[in-house]
Formats: sequence, structure tokens, C-alpha cells
Amino acid sequence: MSEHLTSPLFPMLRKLERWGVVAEDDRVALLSLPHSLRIVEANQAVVREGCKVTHTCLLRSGFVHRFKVVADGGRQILSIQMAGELVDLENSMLDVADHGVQAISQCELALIPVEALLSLASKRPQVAVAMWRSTLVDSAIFREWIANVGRRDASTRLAHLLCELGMRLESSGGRKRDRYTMPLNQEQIGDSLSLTAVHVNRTLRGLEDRGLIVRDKREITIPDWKALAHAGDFQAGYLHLGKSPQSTSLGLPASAQ
Amino acid sequence: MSEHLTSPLFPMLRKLERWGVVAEDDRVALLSLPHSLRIVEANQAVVREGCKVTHTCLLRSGFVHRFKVVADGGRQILSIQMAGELVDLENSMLDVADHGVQAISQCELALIPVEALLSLASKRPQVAVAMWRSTLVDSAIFREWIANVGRRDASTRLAHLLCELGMRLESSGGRKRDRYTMPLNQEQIGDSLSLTAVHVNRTLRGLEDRGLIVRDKREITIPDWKALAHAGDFQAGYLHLGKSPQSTSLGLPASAQ
DNA sequence: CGCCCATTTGACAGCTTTCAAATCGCGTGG
DNA sequence: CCACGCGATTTGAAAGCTGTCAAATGGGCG
Repeated sequence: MSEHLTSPLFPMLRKLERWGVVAEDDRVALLSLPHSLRIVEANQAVVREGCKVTHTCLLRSGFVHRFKVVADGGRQILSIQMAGELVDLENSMLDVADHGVQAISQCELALIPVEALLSLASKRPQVAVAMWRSTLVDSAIFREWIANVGRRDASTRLAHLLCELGMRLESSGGRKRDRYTMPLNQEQIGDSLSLTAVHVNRTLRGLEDRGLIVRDKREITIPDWKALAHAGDFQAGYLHLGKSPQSTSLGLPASAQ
Repeated sequence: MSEHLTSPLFPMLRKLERWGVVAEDDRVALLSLPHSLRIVEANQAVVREGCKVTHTCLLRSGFVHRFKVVADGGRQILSIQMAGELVDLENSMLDVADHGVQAISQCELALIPVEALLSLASKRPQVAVAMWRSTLVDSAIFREWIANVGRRDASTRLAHLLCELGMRLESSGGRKRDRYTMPLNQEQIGDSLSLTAVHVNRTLRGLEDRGLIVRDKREITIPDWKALAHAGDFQAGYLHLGKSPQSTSLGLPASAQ
């Protein structure tokens, strides 16, 4: 499958294989999907809420966030997506976007027509199930965010986000969970955690003062992962990264604490 | 298909047909799924977080909620599920439950083995896509809840929940969106909205004082739907009930305002 | 009639927000 | 090489929404 590596869609295959795509012809079919490449600059819209969505995006590089805007103008960030992830399978499978997608940094996207994806899903059930599971993991993260925003105080919330980003950045390759560059500015962190940027700033300093993180510009270092995870009430199970055994919640590996 | 009506699984078919199951043999296959019936009393656990999930539940009657518990013991309700809905396709497709499910009232459940569902999904892509879409709608509701809990004040949040429940109760049949019996007590409302029961009580009275709702025990009457929807920043699009045209957000029908 | 859980109500504390303003970082142009 | 401009980060003080803690009231049921 070495020739697969050259396809712009390769990262999608890598992601979906975690969820069950194994047959060689499934791989070929996936990589043969029609698509177009596109660059989006930071802070530009990728998908607008309320519009009909005709393409699903594979994020090849950069970061985007999904968001909603409420009546008083406040923005709530719903999730952060990173390189290798399928963005907006959710919106595109339901026709009308119920939330917006915006670039955080400059991004490279591969756009895949929804009909092509649906057609593939109909012909190749294993691919359909893998994409389905992929959206279910997104869904699990949404659920955790409801609890995070709803029931944890500011410093716990923030610690939780730092852990989640660390785990996901490491999992998607390239970075270490205990040392990475924060892709969000403080206002974006605030909109993710339902806090004001001002309070994010103070809370960030609070974590630093407690020795839970070290900051150098946007670079975050986590000297004691377990301590930060504890402070953030973070248990990695909801990310479904597959490293934990399938047993009761008591059986989580040390790395997931 | 009159004989279908006798199957305990018929409500599932009704639900999935909205999302694309149309062929007669798909219907037959769905209704032929192996299953067992079970009654769960109010306040009893249906699924425990951290456990391996082997069955998906179809809720035939009653209400359940999904929830997470955070470090300080606080509970966050993630969603309310009502009769006719598939509960926990999410947990069961990902093996290990990342959240709990608990009965709000006495419930009748039909339990379907996950392997049987997966096998069906592999053989019948249309069924797989319909189930997928069904979970995507759940996901859309999670997203709205993140924004609701995160960025709206208590009275807006509560009005929003009242609208959502009204719409969904009407959609699932039997009740009217502007007059229904609240399935949750005030503590459960609080855990859904990330408020204390005390504050829910005050906020409920606040809506009543403003004439937005009328209460008689648990029965809620909404004299002016549009007014409550406005107060709750409620736009029904995220429920993907299919009544709205597939256009921009400007094209919502009056009933969805 | 009495018990128990859900609903109400009051007073006060507290975490976050608000509103301003200062400082910092860094790319750009003189 | 240094001044300028602008967004991001910090910091302070005060107000506000919601939580906390208690206790009273109400309704359903044995």
C-alpha cells in the first residue's frame, strides 16, 4: 500500500482504520474518492451555520473549531479539530449545517462531495461503520464537553482542556502530550470553556502558580501529567483512543490517568 | 406492512424511516432483529459508565437520561431520551460506556445485541446509514446543549429546554409542544442545565411571572410558543426534525421559530 | 393521620463577569 | 536599526448571577 501514501486522502484512511476499515479494496475505494484541495486562512469560515452542506472536509493540516453563536452574540466553541480529522461529516450528513466551522490557523483541506461518500458507504458497509464510529467518537467528546462546561470550575475546566488537547495531539502524531504548542489564543480558550478571556488568563496563571503547567509563549509544558489530569478530572476513556482495555473503568492504564 | 405493527421493535422502524430506511426487506430485517424485553423502574440504572456494553436499548415507553458524574460528585445530564428512541447506540458501538444511562420513570426497553445490529449494518447499508444519521441527530442535540449550558443565562437555558422537550414530545407523537407534562423534577432539570434545583425553582417562577409558561403541578402550558422560543433563543433546526426546508437559516417555517 | 420527597423561599457568600487600562510581542515601514 | 501599529496578554476593582445552607410548605400515599 505504499502508493497510498501519495494520496491527499491518506490521513483519512489512517484515521478510519482505527475503527474497522481493513480490506484492501476498502482502502483503495476510500483513496479513490473524488476530492479537491483548498487552503483556508486563519479566522476564515469553512462552513456557515444554516447553509446546505455539499462537501465533507478532511483537515490535512492546521486547526479548525466548530461553534455556535447565541442570541446575545456570545460564541461557544463546540470542538477543536486537528490535522487528520474529518470535519463536518456531521453537518454534511444532515444536509443543513447546524453549526459553523472556522479556521484557527491556516489550513489545508480536502473537500469530498457528500454523494460520493454516501455512495461509498452504501457499497462498502465496513467503511460506513468506520465513518459512523468516527462520528461517535466526536459525539463522545461533545458529551464530555457538556460536563466540563456545565459542572466543573474554571481551573478544572482548563486543566481538562489542556489534557484533552495533549492526548489528541499526541495521538494524531508529531507532538507529545506533555509538551505542545497551544493552538488557541486565550479568547478561543474562553469560548471553548465558557469563560471570558480575562478569566482564562487568570486561571492559566493559577495553574502555573500551582506548578501544574509551565508556559513559554504558547508552548505548554506539563511537568507532571498525572497531577494535571487529577486537577482537571481528566480520564481519557471518552476519547476512545483504544489504548485502554475493554473492561470496567477501574482498569485504565496509568497513562490515561 | 400491517403485521409489522405487532413487533416490539416497530417504534425503531418508525424512527429510522425518517432517515432513509425504505425498502421492504430492510424493514423486515430490522423487525427480525433478536431482542429481549425488559422493564426498568424509575431511578434505576440502565447502563453504567465504564462497563462493556453488549446491547443497544430501544426505549418503548418512559424516559431515561444519560449522564456523567464529575470529580466533586456533581451530576451532569447529557440528554433526555423518550419513547421510540434508540438509547445508547453510542455506548454500544464503542464497546465501553463513557456515560451512564438511568431511568427517569418506569421504562419498557427492548434490548438488541450489538453483534446483531452490526451484522445487519454490514448486510444492509441503508439501515446502517439510517442508524448513523440517527446518532448524528443525537450529536447535534449534544452540541446545542454545550452552547445552552455554556453561553446562556438561567432563564434562557430553561426556556430553551422547555421548547426542546415540547418539540420532541410532539414529534414523537401523543403530546402537543405547547402543553405537556414535564418528565423531569426540578433537580433533574438542574442537572440538565447545570443549575441547582433551587435556582431552577426560582427561574421557573420567573418564566411564569413573565407569562411565558403556565404550570399546574408538572404540567406545562405554553400560551405563546413564539414568545417562549424567543426567550429561550430556541431555533428548532438543530433537532433536524425535517419540517424545515433545506435552505439557509432564513427560511425556517414559523413553527420553528 | 403521619411520613417522605419535591417544591418554595430567604439571606448571604463566592466565582466569574464587566469595564478599563497598561503591557507585551512582533511584523512593518521609515 | 528603531519607531509604529495592532492584536494578544495582563492586571485591577467592582458588580452580578448563581450557589450554598437552612428551613418551611405542599402533595401523594400507606
